[in-house]
Amino acid sequence: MANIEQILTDLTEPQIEAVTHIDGPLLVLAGAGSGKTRVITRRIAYMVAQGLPPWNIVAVTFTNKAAAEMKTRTMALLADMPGRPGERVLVSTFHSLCVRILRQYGQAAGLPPGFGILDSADQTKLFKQVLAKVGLSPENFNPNAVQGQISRAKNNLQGPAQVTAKAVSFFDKGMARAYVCYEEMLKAAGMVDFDDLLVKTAILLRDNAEARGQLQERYGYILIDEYQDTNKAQFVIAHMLAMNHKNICATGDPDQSIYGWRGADIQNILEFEEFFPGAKVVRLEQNYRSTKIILKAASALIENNRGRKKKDLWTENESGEKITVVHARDQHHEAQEVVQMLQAARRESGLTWDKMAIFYRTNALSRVVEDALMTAGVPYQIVRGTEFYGRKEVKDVLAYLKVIANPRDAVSFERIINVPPRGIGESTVTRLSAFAAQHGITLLEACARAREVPELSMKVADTCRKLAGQFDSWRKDTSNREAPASAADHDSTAASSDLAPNADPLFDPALAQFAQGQLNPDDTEEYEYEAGEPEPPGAAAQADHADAVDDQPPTTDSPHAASESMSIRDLMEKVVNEAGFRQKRKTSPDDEEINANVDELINVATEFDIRNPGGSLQEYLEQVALVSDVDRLKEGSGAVTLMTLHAAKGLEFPLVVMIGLEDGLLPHQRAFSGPDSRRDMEEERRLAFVGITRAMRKLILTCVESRMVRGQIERQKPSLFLGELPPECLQTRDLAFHAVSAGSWGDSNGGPRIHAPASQSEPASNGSSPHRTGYRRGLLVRHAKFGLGRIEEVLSAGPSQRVRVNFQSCGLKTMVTAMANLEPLDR
DNA sequence: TGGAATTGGCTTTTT
DNA sequence: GCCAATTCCA
Repeated sequence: MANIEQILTDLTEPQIEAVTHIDGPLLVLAGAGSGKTRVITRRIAYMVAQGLPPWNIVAVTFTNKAAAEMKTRTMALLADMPGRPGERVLVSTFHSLCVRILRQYGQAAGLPPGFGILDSADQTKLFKQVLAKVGLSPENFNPNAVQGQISRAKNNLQGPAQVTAKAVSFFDKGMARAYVCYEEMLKAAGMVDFDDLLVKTAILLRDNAEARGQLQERYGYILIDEYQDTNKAQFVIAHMLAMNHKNICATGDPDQSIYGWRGADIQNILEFEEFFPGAKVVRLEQNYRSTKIILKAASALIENNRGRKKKDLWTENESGEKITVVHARDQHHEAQEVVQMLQAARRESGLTWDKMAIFYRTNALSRVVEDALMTAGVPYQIVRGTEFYGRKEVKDVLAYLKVIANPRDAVSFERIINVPPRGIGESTVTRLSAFAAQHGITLLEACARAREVPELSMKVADTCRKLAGQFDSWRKDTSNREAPASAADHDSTAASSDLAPNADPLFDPALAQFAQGQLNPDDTEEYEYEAGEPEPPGAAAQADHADAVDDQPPTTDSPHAASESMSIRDLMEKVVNEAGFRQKRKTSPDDEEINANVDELINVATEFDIRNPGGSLQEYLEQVALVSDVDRLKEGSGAVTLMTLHAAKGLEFPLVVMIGLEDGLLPHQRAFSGPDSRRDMEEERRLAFVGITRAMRKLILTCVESRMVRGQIERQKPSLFLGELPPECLQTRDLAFHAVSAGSWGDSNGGPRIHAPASQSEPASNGSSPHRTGYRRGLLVRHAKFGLGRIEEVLSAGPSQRVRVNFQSCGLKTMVTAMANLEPLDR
């Protein structure tokens, strides 16, 4: 067996305890920076080395990025074991795991095969329709509030019936009707929303003994990371899976619970021992990340929360520098100061840009900082996914694909029925919808039968029929690859009543191929976590574990391996061309950008095809739906990283800047005025704690005297959290016009107060070209797919910067730099 | 019917 | 200040 000594090397006593406790419940209370990921990966490696079947182990994380990292590190630990067992451990996000389960047990969960996943923008859109349909005026019923309420109800496993029964007030009754209608519309469209992924899985596991039994065996050893952020549905899933074997390892830190607002229940971790009597509890309190001063400040801050389990973080690291607190005049001044401090750090400490990060409470705060970085020519990457996938044209193209994959998806179909414009107006859609409802058919089918629809002119009817015909033909293009998937869906019913090993659709041929793609050593990086458990054909024969259970991979070659089917890329290209996206585009800058984004989407699809040979359209859409902002973060990018405090969880940087430390921002206004302000305030404090503990060596906190908020200049007070930091840890630079009011943070601290006007010590060093980023004309770059190329032209600046690159392999291409992952090769 | 212009709402945080 | 949605105009 593998080298167990090696796996346990360099671990502390408590870490070893956590790693070697395999059977029975285990709670690891892991303080910030205490080597939690290390413990989890070593633990998985240890289990495998002990002879546990890797395919019975599932590790659940919060983000794809965390999953990918965990997978990579686990595989590295097990690299010398025969048969690459590390690849067969499933490391997945909660949501991906649920998709897996629901694809397998869709029928039992009441879902149609090929159900689609509604993204949040579509969800909002659908909600508007719901409110209109139910006759609730948006004045009285704030769509966001209703949506939030329903989401909360869902995550508490309250169905429409329960909510309706409980509704007393006018508002509650309205909400209940909206809930009922919303669910009906989702069902009609064959869609689920993000919440449903968790909720439907939880209910399936709770109510379906057969499915539960199979999945309990399938996932015999469960690890759940960030347990403090689990909500009720996730809690139920974990418990239902673990209730028999009890082999559950939860890791987390109550002090880093920051998702209460979306239903996460901190009690889940606080009461773990009550739910799992006899659970072993291991505390990891030694911090390996931060300096003593940073850790002291973080501890002092979090002490102000009541009702928390006391925890003493300590470190053997050096004391380090004091924390710099900057009080600036306004947001522009703040941004400018931040940029100068980053430049100074690079100059004086030799830190590269990618060792630095800037955190903020709300996304809106990033813009000014972005501008300042751009003007100074400092490369940066911003972690915000909507940037690309939220674009209209991107969503439009994806909507076409969604309809192809799921013809019942009315949300997507309505989105693109007249995009590009083809003369199908609102009234036409209304008539088609009515006709569809009347005959119990989909909107798409109604289009095909448009001639039967009264009041439609021949011309319009023919346009509709033509569109429906196009969808038919596109659908045929995918049928080769979709067929096996739906066949597998039917098999799942068989699997429910039969433990035949090969009936597990999780190992359907498409997935097996999917996995093979992962096994290519050249294909590393972000998609590895999807590889999970499917096995290359034939390898299962080597499985010699006595306790191997029902889900060994199939031993036969995929029957569909040779079938010709169109790649996602080709399909997308075809749709884009035939739907007329490329038609009347002039060369206005807007159109050019739209074209570039569509091109980029196709490029990204190409990468999917390479990584997932034989991957189905459904899988592609799933992957797109479940990418999160943080997933796009790249390390070693040579750029400063900008992100929200929420996105920062789990990461670390040598230099961290937190901006906007002001009452009303951090803590957020809601924590002062909301209905549950005490709880909210504590969560805000944890959020600040998370931010501070990301810093390894240097921490800078900034606030301003006045700030433009929603177009209004507001006077700001320094955050009350600043006053909770020990003064001796701080070094304050007050650059504001006016002294800070008495009693707040500025006065009591011992640090020198430097009154200085905006420092001119570092004039923008590259005055001639203000919008310079890392990419410039003539730069030699490498692209994962297209290889070497030279930048011919930089077309625009900013977050959606595009460049035209001349590739050796395929000539000119326009790409969005934020997406394309171009590697600069000069110098 | 499509495009331009004005208005109004909005901002937490995210899978 | 920005974005989306509605309204207005051709």
